[in-house]
Amino acid sequence: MGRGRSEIKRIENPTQRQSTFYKRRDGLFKKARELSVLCDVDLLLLLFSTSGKLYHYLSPTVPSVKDLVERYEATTHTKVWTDIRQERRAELEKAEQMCELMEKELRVMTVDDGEQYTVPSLELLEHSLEAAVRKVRSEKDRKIGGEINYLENIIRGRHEERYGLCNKLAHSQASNNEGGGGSTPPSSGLELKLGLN
Amino acid sequence: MGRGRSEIKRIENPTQRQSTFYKRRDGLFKKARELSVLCDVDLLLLLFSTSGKLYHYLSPTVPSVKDLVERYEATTHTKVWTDIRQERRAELEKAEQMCELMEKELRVMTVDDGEQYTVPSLELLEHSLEAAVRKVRSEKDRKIGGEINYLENIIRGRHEERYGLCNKLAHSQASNNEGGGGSTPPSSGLELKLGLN
DNA sequence: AACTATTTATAAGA
DNA sequence: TTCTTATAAATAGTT
Repeated sequence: MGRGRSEIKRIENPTQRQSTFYKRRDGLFKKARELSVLCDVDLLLLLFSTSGKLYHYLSPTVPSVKDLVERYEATTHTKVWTDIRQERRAELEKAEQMCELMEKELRVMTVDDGEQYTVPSLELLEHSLEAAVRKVRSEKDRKIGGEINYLENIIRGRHEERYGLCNKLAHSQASNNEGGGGSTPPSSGLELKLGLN
Repeated sequence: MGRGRSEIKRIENPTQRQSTFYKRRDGLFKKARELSVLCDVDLLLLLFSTSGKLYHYLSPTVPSVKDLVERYEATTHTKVWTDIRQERRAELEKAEQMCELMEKELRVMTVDDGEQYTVPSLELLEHSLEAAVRKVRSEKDRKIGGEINYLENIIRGRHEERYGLCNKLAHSQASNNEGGGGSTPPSSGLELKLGLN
């Protein structure tokens, strides 16, 4: 349209280019608006002039730019957000790994309802925990200072108790493995005797 | 243009709308291309027809849709990514909180020979550890004895125990944060490391 | 910005 | 869809 020109190539004259830009920009936006209204389509028009100025149009049916771009992504699989998502995912996965690890450790400490522990591994655990108890105890003893002897006696007593119980357990284990009808339901007895918590 | 019509409003006749869509869509894209070339501007045109079909144009000067949309965000501060970021952050924070909690719980379980614990706190710890020992033992017992009924009771109980433990932790944490006296419960101050196993 | 000669786009019809 | 054509719109060059 207009008097002449038909070739589409960059206009070198800045004045002329600017003038053309205004006119065509307005025309383009008008067309975009009209199309979106007439034909009920969702469209986004984003435009930066050479001077860095932004112009944009989003058809009224679309709630946000993000919305449309996400739809675009879903359609083309062009993974517009991939980078950010991967970043985040990496962070998350790291955190989750840590959580898992700790959770496992915790599970070991508290013993889960799962079936996954073998008797030997439980025995190992038991020893670990006992070691922990001992450390805590000795720290406590140290603090208490004056009453050391008294405490130590108690501690010793407990150790004996425990060993006694362990032996008992070992025995019942043995007899159970031999297919015996266990006359000693083990753990409930343990709880009574330890009377902890 | 064309023979008639000037009013811009949704075309109700589907056939006519479709026809108009084709024509105007082509026209719009042509104009977009021309503008971007003639005036050297960066532009993005994204369009979804009612049938969900995607059409888009990105001026050759722009490397990617993401690029332009990010520029758009930077210019308008319209926070295109905000939602996704917040989503991710929420997930992360949740995970991190869990980690922290578990870490604290673990710390309680593992305590070592630091100087900074009061006797009462050590006693609490001792009890926790003993409880753990007990659990391990009873688990062992269960394996050994194959006493299903007993197990099921424990399982039920343990779920509660676990929740209780979390609450306990939360409380001790809270009270510690309030600037506790010497007799306050242990957990948060316990930075001792105890090598179990 | 406005004007206007021309070119383009496109509504209707085939 | 696609083409044709009469006509409306857009706009290049100019002021």
